[in-house]
Amino acid sequence: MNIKQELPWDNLRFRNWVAVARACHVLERTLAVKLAPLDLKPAQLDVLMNLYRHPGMSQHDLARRLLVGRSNISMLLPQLETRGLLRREGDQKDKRVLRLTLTEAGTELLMQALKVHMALIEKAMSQSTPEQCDMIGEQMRKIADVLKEA
Amino acid sequence: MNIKQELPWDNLRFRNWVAVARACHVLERTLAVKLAPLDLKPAQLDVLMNLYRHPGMSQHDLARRLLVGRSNISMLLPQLETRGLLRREGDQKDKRVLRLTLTEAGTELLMQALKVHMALIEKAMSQSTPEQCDMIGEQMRKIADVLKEA
DNA sequence: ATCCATTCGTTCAAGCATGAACATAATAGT
DNA sequence: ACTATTATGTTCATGCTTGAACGAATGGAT
Repeated sequence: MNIKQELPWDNLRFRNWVAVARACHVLERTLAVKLAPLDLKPAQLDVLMNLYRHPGMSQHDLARRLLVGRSNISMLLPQLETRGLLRREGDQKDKRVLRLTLTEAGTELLMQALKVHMALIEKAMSQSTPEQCDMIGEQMRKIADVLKEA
Repeated sequence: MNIKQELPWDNLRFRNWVAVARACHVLERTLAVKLAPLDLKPAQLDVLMNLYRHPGMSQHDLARRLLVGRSNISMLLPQLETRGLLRREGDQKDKRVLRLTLTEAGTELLMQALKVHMALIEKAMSQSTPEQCDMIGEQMRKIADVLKEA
């Protein structure tokens, strides 16, 4: 029973996943730096993006979409609301939920941040062909699905 | 100038990168849960893995390899050292650096954690063919390289 | 030999993310 | 109608990560 043969470094999937994790980490850190001039963190950008695409979301829905705890959202939103980037309005039918919408200023800032984010991703993935890029996206969506069941 | 045409949701690379980031996030969280019984966090596992492969590393080298601040390592290592998982011994030639090595217990725990990690990655990437898997790894390594220069 | 810059590790305060505990509101069962 | 269960959002204590400031050690320039 040679343990070396079972070590992950020799394993194809393991080594390649490590590369994925590293790339993610690097891009996340780089994004944080490039977003600093806008006084925006990656996590906050995620919030704005999701509110733009799904106006009227509840905090709970937002948390699930961001794969994050509800408390995280509760801590995160007041900052953005104070900055006038979004509104929180109580739902009439269900007085527990708060409906979230971007303000003009929020949309404006989002657009600026998206330029930064886009440019970074373009630079990162410019070396992949469209076919490769699609294949990667497809595989990653499968992975997320598989793990969500676990 | 229709702004909608410039929005990222329609952009191939953007959408597919979002999928990469989500998959990474999900796998990281899942790993944290599965590693909990061993009383080990993903970041700590990364430390053990790197020390196993590169015994005698300095803290500075470890930090650079993990893409993390030096202070992070300084905060992280004492816990692991107290648990008897690794040793920190001063270098004779350069009295600034501390040489890091795994103990028996550290190696032992690492092996158990690797089983968990491997199983998770196997499950995640089992739907990709070896060719797809290699391609993904190759592209991701390119991305990390491109961004490191930025 | 001495000074200056650089490198390595530590400490500290600040910001984030998490999970548990809680309060309030809605829903289902009886 | 009443109770029990579930759902939403908040608060709090904890732990992780970071960047800046620091001390100690090294190396190089003069």
